[in-house]
Amino acid sequence: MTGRRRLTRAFFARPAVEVAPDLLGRTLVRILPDGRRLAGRIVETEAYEPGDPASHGFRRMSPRNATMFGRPGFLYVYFTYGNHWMGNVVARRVGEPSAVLLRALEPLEGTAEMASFRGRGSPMDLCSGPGKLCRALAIDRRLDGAGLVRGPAVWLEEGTPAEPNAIATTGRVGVSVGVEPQWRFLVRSDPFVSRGRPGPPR
DNA sequence: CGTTGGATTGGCT
DNA sequence: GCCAATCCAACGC
Repeated sequence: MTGRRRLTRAFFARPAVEVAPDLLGRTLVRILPDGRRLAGRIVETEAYEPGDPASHGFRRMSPRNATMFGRPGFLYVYFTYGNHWMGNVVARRVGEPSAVLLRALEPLEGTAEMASFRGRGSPMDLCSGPGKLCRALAIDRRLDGAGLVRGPAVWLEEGTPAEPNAIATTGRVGVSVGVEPQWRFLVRSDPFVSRGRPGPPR
């Protein structure tokens, strides 16, 4: 693909509401323990900011959410609904819990491995949801706190950023706490986005 | 220490 | 479209 350079610390050290749309069109790369490379184009994200009642960072720091409170440019991985891992990119700076949830990818490399991990073959059903893409890329607790800027296991490449007029926004999926801002970002009409319905409109 | 419900998914109606 | 599955962090007593 196009931009193969890694995104730098400065890219992540901004508010999540800026990082989230800027991640659309970028390439998420995952190197498996045996060296195989998996990759996908990001087509859907959500922002979680400090003071946000829907964010894990809204409460006090704990072993579970500690990564969110740390430096930007690291992966925050958590477990939910008894089955699913969620992958987030930490934004802003130390002490300002902020992250971008990776919600959907278009599979680009290693689709056979993804299909194997997912137990499904359809390209549009491999990474079209936050839990699905973590399963497809073998992302779990072991990658919580992984460095995206210099680390060997997972990172982001420049790719081809989505055109601003190709980006749609909605309320976040599964969020119904207080007034819900339009902090879900997706590539308009992209067939690889999740089927999750956004929360109540503002 | 017991209860509650979640940044979801997949299978069934 | 609807709903059960399944674990565990957070919170209340």
